Amino acid sequence: MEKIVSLCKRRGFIFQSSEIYGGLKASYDYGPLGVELKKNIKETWWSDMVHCRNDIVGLDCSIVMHPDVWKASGHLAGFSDPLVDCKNCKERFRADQAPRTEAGTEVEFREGGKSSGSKLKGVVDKRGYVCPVCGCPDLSAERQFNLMFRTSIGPVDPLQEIADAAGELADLDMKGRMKKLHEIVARSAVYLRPETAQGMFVNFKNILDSSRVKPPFGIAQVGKSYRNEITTSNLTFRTCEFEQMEMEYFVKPGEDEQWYDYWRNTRLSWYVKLGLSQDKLRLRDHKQSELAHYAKACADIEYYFPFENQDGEGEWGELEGIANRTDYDLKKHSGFTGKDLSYFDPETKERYIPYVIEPAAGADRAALAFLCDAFDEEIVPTAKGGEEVRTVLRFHPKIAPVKVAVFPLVKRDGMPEKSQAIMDDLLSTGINCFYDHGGAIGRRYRRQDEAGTPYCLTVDSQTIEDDTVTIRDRDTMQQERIPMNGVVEIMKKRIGN
RNA sequence: GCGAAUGUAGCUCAGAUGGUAGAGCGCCAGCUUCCCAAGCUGGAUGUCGCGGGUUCGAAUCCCGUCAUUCGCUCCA
Repeated sequence: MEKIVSLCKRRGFIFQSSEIYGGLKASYDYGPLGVELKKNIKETWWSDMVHCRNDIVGLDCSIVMHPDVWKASGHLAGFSDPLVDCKNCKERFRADQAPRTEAGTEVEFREGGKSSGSKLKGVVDKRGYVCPVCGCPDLSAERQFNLMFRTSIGPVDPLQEIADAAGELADLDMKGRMKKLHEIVARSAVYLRPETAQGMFVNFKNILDSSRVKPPFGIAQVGKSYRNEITTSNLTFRTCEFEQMEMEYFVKPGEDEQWYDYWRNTRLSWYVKLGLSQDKLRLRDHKQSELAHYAKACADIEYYFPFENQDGEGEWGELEGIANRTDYDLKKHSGFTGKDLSYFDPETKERYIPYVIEPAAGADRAALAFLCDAFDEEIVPTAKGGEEVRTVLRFHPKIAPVKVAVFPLVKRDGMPEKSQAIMDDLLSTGINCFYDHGGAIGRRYRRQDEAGTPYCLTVDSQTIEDDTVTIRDRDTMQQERIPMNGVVEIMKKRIGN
């Protein structure tokens, strides 16, 4: 994994955000190659989900939505669980999941939370629970960790309103003061969406009325979402700002289970089609206890990332979740707004609230998985008969950032001019290409290998005579000669455009 | 946010006991080179994460802070 991180930075895939200012926790920027990779993934997803089928339409909705959307969806309550720190063993846990013990009971625990150490005694306070790890009742205050990013809309800074109310606040006790502060903040509070899905539910009726769709049909959206994650880790795997590729598929109740199966399989095979190793992919069904409150069933598509854990092994990480969200969301929004979000089938004269099957993928995670999977080091013979390591990113041509590189074998005899002519042809088609005349030819090939460029075209002395060039394959390093004027067609064919 | 470790050139890292910073690779220019990180010559690059303190003097010692990695937790 360190090698991948290093390569990402060296070649311009991923940089740390605001790096010259010392970086910002778990924020990353995509460099010139990274943005191409991620964009290719998103475009392929969009193409496969929206353009290549006639039952799914697209949507691009605002990141900041009406705050009540999040009340209805349950995020405003469910995303803020009171957490408590144990003063004995330093464990942090959720107050609602701690073992209950009656207030006033005297309990025993070990110093530092270890099995050895002197026995200590303590009395459970009025909260009525103890540390789930060491059983200690000496705990910090319950603190809210809001997992949504809150900001305010409107020109008046809520801090100003708080300042104006300072006198009133000073007279209140802590509980009353927090309540009053919440009231003030709530007047202008809005949230950065923690998922794109709610945009599809909120626009369900708009799309139904404007797009001549009928169940089963889907709404797809690609966009940024934000969550204050407690812990972040492993490069772009878990970040506070991330990009989702989500699709909500609305079906008739009773048909939901078959569509759930359909999307599980369809989405898994999508990753395989784009080149992820099948043996590093798995579909993991959630246990009943794992399911979110709104889900009837859920399965994760997981990839075996090379994150090194204690045993030096990799780790399964979620790329995408496929959930049967039932009619939970539409019902909730219907309840909060009083709007009818049911569908009337004119053929069967039936009215129902559709069930929703949701394949929700992380674009950043997909990009990371493709990057990890493409990474390869192989021993190759050198020109001098020795051996060395060749680093190569074996991207599927469809997601490779640069599709083709063009080189003059040497920088004279008209070769640079010929190369430039080929470049002009490629540039005019929009195929992402790259020109390089610096240094030895071998070095240029290897540079492209590290960037994952699937093909290199080289102009040599024979080109000057008969207008053919060599095309070199990234994975096999084999070359063949092709006519110069057929370059664009051959490239289009090979990269699948 | 808690515990532990780390932070020196683009990358990987060296810099015992404090005396104003080094290597390899990469990068740039030129020459050479008809095909896989080749060769030769020359070149550029470091607020030693940031801020403060101790000291005649700090990359080195102390404090704080930011970030990264590994555990706890959560999830796409």
